[in-house]
Amino acid sequence: MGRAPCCAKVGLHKGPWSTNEDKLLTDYILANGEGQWRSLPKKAGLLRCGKSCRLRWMNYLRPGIKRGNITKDEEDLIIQLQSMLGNRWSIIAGKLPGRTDNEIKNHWNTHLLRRLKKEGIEAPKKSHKSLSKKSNKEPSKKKKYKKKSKNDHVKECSSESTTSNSFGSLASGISTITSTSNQEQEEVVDKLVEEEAKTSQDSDISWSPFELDDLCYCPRIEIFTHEDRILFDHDDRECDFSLQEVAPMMGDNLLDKVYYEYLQLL
DNA sequence: AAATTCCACAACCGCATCTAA
DNA sequence: ATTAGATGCGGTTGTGGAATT
Repeated sequence: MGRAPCCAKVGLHKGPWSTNEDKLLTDYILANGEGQWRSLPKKAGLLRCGKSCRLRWMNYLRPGIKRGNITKDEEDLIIQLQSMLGNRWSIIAGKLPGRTDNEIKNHWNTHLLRRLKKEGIEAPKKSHKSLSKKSNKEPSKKKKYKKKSKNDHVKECSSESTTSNSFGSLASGISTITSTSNQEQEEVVDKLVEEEAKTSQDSDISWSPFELDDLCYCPRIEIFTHEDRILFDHDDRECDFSLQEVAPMMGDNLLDKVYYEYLQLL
């Protein structure tokens, strides 16, 4: 199915946003609320694509956005969530108040990935779902634009925080996961999804919470089929845990809770 | 001091998914 | 059930500024 461009590209501004554009967008959204991105630029008096407006609002103008100085705790959480969820930046961002998916993605690519490499750890590159959208794509031809000076941006958020997890221990945890488990997980999930499609049963398939054991997680597959809950360990052996039994195992660990919420969403 | 390289990050693009007619 | 349009997401690029040579 062919698709029209998200907006007419003729005569629209591109590149960095001016202060005036920011003000127009902010004023309009504060008065009328988010949404209707396609028609928003016209209504707000902006010569911008709706997608561009949305991106600018979500990543920059939206109230409550923290900028810069990602704390060690936040980094740790990003690393752990990424190891579990892959590059699902929007989900990860949802667990870091005030942070945007774009910022987390950038931080991952510029800081954390490099650190992992330094540690000799290969981080998982993709989400559990296949995300290879661009495998056969030609390199895009970008229009050049002038970047706004960094000094134009107000930097906030500075608090240094302490953390119980060293990068090394996190990294070793990730290593455990990525070296074997992710691939296994993907294979099993693929298998299960296939199975589900065949049987057309009304079942959900999702990842179970990880069991914390010195940051070496033991992922399990969890299958919900109507009222039955079955848990498999990483060797595909059935475990006799119910979700209710598993939940308390997670204790107070933030990551577990985050993951538990994620499961609920699935 | 000038040239070069590296880094951070805003913003773009294209595809996937959702939604409403 | 179909399909066009809207929205969301993740990968990638290009640029300015900082760091290094």
